[in-house]
Amino acid sequence: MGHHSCCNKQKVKRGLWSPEEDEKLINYISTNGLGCWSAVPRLAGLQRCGKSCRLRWINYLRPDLKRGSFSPQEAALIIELHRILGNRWAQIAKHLPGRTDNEVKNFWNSSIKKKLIPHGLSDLATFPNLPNPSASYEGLYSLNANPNLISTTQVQQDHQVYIPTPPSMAQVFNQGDMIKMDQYLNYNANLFPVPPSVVPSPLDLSCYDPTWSSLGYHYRPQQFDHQHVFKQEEDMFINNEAVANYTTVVDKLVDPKMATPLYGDDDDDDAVLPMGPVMPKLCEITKGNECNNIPSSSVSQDQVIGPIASLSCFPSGSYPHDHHHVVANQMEYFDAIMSLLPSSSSSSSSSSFSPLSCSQFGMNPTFPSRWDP
DNA sequence: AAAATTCACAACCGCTCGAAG
DNA sequence: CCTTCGAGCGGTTGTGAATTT
Repeated sequence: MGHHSCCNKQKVKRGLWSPEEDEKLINYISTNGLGCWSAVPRLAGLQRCGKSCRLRWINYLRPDLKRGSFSPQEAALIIELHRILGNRWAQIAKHLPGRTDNEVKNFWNSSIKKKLIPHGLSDLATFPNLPNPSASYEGLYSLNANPNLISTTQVQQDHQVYIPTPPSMAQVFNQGDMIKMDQYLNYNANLFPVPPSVVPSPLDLSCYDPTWSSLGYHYRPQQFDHQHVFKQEEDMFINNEAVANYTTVVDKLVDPKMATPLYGDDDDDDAVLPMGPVMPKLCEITKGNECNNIPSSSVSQDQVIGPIASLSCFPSGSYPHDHHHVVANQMEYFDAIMSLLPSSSSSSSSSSFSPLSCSQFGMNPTFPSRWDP
């Protein structure tokens, strides 16, 4: 079998990474930042191909990874996003702060998929057209009531569609246990044809890692390219008005201004209001490494939450302008957005969430897993 | 207790895309 | 244009731990 070109030039090690290799890679990136991956192995003194280094960093060593089990909320979001995006794991992962495409993909294949397959719903993204929309049964509502909200069905059909009213997300996931996750999955699987309609969650908006925020840091994603992300989606569905609507919604939620890198350029045109400590640089996290010339910047509170607050579900002034509150109640807002959907009498949106604990959204900043004692 | 099986997830592979020359 | 190269993505495989028989 052929190897990638960068792997052919020299004898490279493959397989699991050792702690020593991890340390080398961390030290190198801490000192030099992200650059040309093909040069990293040589410069870092690793017998690996650049591709392997990149993968190791992105999927495992990055300091902003959350790790740990997926919460039911995250699982629900993955399901919803998968309905829209299909197996575009990288796109899905972008909406799950601290999660990688690989992680999401693995989670889908190992946990979610097997729950859905028995019900024949494993491929929701390409689920065929709905049955006759005139079918009437309790708990149906029209998505057309809110043109900003779409479902997969709208992606596939350009006319009015009806879907079953889902139980409130808050109702289902209040306690965050997987039993309820199962109930949720079973509910959706049993309610032909599709799970609840899709609304981009406030989780989508987490262009900052919530854990950093909960710790009092403000994170500006390093390489979040909003324009690029949605350009790709628009290209893919260029003639699909429904998807255009979706991106419009997400555009509201993810302010392009936030695409300003965490480590901004030298221009002053992205100056923002200082808001407490900035997320520590990698070299500040990695013990014993010296910071170098990476300029940091902070992010204004309005930049982070402004787009969310502008949603109609938060009447003027009702959006809590407090980072900790925002993070602690993401699912509350998710549910609030869900409640925007015209709902039947059987659907309640009034239940409330317990604030998510730091541990629920906590990441494991240590270098993990197999090599842990 | 040992073997077999299942499971989660880390890592690899092949491919596409875009930029640069 | 064409070629080359690097980055990134999704599918697949490999590995080790956990569980079951």
